[in-house]
Amino acid sequence: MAKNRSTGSLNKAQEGAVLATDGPILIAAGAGSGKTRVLVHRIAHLIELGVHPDAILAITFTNKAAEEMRSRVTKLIAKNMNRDISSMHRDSRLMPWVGTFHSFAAYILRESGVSLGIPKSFSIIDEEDSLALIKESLRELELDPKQFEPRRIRGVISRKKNELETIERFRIKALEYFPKVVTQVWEHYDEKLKKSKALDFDDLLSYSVKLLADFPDTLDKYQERWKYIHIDEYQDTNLVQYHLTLLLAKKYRNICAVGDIDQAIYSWRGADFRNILHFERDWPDAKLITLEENYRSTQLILNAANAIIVKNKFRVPKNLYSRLESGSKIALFEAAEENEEALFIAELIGRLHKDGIKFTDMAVLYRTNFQSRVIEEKLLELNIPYQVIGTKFYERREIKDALAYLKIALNHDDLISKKRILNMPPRGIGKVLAVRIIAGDELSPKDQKKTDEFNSLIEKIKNSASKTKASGVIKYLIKETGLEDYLNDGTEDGAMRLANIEELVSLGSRHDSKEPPEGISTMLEEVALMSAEDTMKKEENSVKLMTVHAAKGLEFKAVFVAGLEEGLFPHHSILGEEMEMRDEEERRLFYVALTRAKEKVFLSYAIFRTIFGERKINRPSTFLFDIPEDLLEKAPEKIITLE
DNA sequence: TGATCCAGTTTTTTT
DNA sequence: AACTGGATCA
Repeated sequence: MAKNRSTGSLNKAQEGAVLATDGPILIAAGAGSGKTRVLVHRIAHLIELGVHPDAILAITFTNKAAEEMRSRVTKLIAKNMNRDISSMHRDSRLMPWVGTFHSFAAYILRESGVSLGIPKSFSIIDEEDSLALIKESLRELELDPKQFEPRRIRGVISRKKNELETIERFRIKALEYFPKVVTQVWEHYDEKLKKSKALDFDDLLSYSVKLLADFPDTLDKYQERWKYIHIDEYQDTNLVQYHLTLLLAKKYRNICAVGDIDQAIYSWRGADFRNILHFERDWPDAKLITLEENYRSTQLILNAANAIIVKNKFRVPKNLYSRLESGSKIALFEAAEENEEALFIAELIGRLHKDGIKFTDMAVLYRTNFQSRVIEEKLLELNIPYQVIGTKFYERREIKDALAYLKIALNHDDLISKKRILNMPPRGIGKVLAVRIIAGDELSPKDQKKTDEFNSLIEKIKNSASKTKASGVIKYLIKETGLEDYLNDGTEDGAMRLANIEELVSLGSRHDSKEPPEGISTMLEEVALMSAEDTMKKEENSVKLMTVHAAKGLEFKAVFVAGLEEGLFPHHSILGEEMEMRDEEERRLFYVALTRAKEKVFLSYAIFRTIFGERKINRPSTFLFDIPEDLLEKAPEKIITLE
């Protein structure tokens, strides 16, 4: 550990990955094998070799990972070159472009999307808005939402967009009734997006591929700009992302992909880990490097993790090992029901804290978000500080409302946002009137007056946005729209929502240095593409609660994995397609959970659990039987007696 | 128009 | 058990 974490030294494999700067390279990086470190060193090394930072691109899975990479690269370069960090930050051209696929796509579409008829000021809609548009489309097509579930339709369209399918091609193949309905809805939906000058998450990716594929000059421009390309979490790329990568890299062929098939957990989102397997086919001269030494966990934890993952058929054999001493066994706790499980976890966290482990060094992981509730309750009871990585900041209603005002200010045609705030706060524009306004119908004088007032309000905000710094615009908007008065209703809930909007102001202030409309537009973009964790304000000294998916890439001294019951984890979804694949993905997910832990793992399950108000009896997860018994320490004594 | 009530649904994971 | 959307009423 000391060797790897300390200043300079890399192990042989890592060093090889850092030094192989030219040509295609695939790094198979096991969990905790220091891949971020390798990427950071590689980028720093490139810069030292004289590559201009601006010619380096790095795609990460989350904005948080991007942020970390940027700051670590900056520090390393500053150290190596004896430079002042602050002067580097000031000039963004001295930094590589680091971000997620989605933010990258948004970036190039804003810059060059006009060729595709995408205006610079396009809005980005989230999943919720997208679903609302689908519902609206169904309604307008007079299709029964009971018969054609909006979520399912949206799912198909999203999947298709990520497969680079077009409506035209899909229509030809759609012979049965359901696909025909999907085609209709899809067409309607895209039409609505176009009217609003809005793109959904999937459009960002598919349009950027279209842009690069159809416009050679544009492609060339970007190929010339980014000559060194890095893609992290390559196992979780889907077809569009794969094509985007290929297009960008094919000219200079300096592509570095990093990934681990054993940690592929996003197939339900269209990710295909075979992209990794195809790497050698796509780049026959690719250099292959495997990082197998783990610097994170004890060997005992790795033994358990390895025992889990060897059961998968779809993988390239790899054996993670650690030089960290064996450490304590994995604790397994059987609870009668979920309250007892939660109490066990909370109590144990308290005990570990007394033993000197910081709250920040502990995390509770689970398969589904709803499981956090009980655990939160018990942590609250025992006065243990915690933070749930769950609902995203921008998904909160009040935040979306405030953002909608900003979005309209920058994109007048954004009907989706307009609909949202026409009557928010309430100003006498009900459903009927709202529909008429959106449709552009003739209005009664009274209604016209209301509409004019709304429009002039938007005009005022637009005005403010064009000359006030970002935080100032938000402050102005809260007051001027009446949102503040509306939320300030004396209730606790209202106070909380108001506090959230205040938070938005401080988020905006991070962009205050930019020229007026730009601060707001960058903020909107950032906010739209932020993950749950990105938006959490860092609270030191608190236990983190999150899904295993959200925990990807993170590490903690002590990790609790709750709800290890057959059906919950592994999750049994009704979607029976490709059972075996789903099964293996659940297994990988558990593997990811285990490998988050540095020192100690606590596994637990509840015999009875209430889901949807229904009490169900469960068997322990099959995963538990796959861990060799000598690594387990069963049922610690009950810590507290239940009431 | 907007508040209130009831029935039906929800939970897999997320950029 | 909690949240949504639709129906009903003031």
